Amino acid sequence: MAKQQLRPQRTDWRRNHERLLGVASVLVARDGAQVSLEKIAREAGVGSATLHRHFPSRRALLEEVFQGIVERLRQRAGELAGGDPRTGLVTWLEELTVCAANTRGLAAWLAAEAGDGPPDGETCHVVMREAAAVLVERALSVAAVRPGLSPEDLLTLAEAVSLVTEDDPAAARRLLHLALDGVRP
Amino acid sequence: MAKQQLRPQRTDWRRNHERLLGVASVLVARDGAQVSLEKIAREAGVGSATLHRHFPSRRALLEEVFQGIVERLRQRAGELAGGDPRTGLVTWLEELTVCAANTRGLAAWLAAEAGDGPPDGETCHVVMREAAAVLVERALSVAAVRPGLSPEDLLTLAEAVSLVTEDDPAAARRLLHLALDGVRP
DNA sequence: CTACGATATGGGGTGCCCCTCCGTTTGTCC
DNA sequence: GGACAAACGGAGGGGCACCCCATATCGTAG
Repeated sequence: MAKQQLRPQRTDWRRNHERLLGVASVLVARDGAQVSLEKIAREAGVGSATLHRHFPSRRALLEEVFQGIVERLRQRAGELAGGDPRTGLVTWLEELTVCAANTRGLAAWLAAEAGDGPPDGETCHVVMREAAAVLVERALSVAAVRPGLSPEDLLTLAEAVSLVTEDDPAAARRLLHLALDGVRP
Repeated sequence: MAKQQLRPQRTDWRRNHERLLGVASVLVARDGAQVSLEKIAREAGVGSATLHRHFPSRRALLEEVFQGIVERLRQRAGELAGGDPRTGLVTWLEELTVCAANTRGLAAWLAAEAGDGPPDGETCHVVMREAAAVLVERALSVAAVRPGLSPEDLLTLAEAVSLVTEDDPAAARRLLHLALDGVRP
């Protein structure tokens, strides 16, 4: 999206790009999304200028770091769309929260991504919205959930739960079900 | 808590303390909880060393900044404990989320405060836990909510909603009620 | 195989930030 | 009004994000 493919990127460019992404994945998972960019560059064995050339903002870096995970969740939504609408939706939300609990920084990323930056159409944020929308529509169509339920709101809620229970999958599941079931007797 | 009252603090100490807190409130509300501490000191007309002497960590500063707001929420919980248990609980949670939506940084503070730092007993985090516990116990005692409902989990959920809807009171209310009602038809 | 131009790199500089040291000022008490 | 503790603030060390430009590397045309 940033580079036109007129000329394919040079091999050292590709090599450094992969190296940076790999290191970034590890360090973000270990230290959170606020890791020093210079530390990533140092660990990858490249100058900080190179990192900034490959990823003009922290945002761009995280976008690529989380892309793989988000892609898997999108595919999973596709699979679950074939089964029971209600359990499919719940299962997917569960997997989302567990996944976020195991991937430090992902929850904050999905929840906060809206707002700033260039609105290119395939951000992690957008991908998740679309995946959630499909499952919610299906559940709505067979009245498995309350009519009027907003996919956007439901996903935001699940992301909120993930955000606040980072690193604690058990709490994540508990809070998600609390939110899905409500507090009525 | 930090200073023994053997000798009352000097007047310039008190003056600077208040000035710093006032400026911090304004800047945190305007720029979020990540404001530069140096900017706060500069705006207050004191050296950065003075700020660090008054507040050894950002944590300590935010704790005092939010103390007033949290105190009001505590009192409000006390008032609401006199009325209908179910609406009291819901009303209080609503007021919490709206308050957080209007006070940038508060939600993150309440949600994230657990874990690190010295466990002195009167942090904002603890105050909120106690206030919520009273209201939930009352609601449980008249079966106004599902048995087994955990005050801790419910409050964490409300804080999660606040966290993810910062600056958008309408969305905050919507998500809170979604979570309280669940998704069933 | 070589030479050349486009592409990519990284050291070093700037500006901001957190935090601490230490010489100086200010308030308080007699 | 003087002495002493309390409080202050400038300056500096260490770190980070981001940018500039001289240098090195890749890919290819001859």
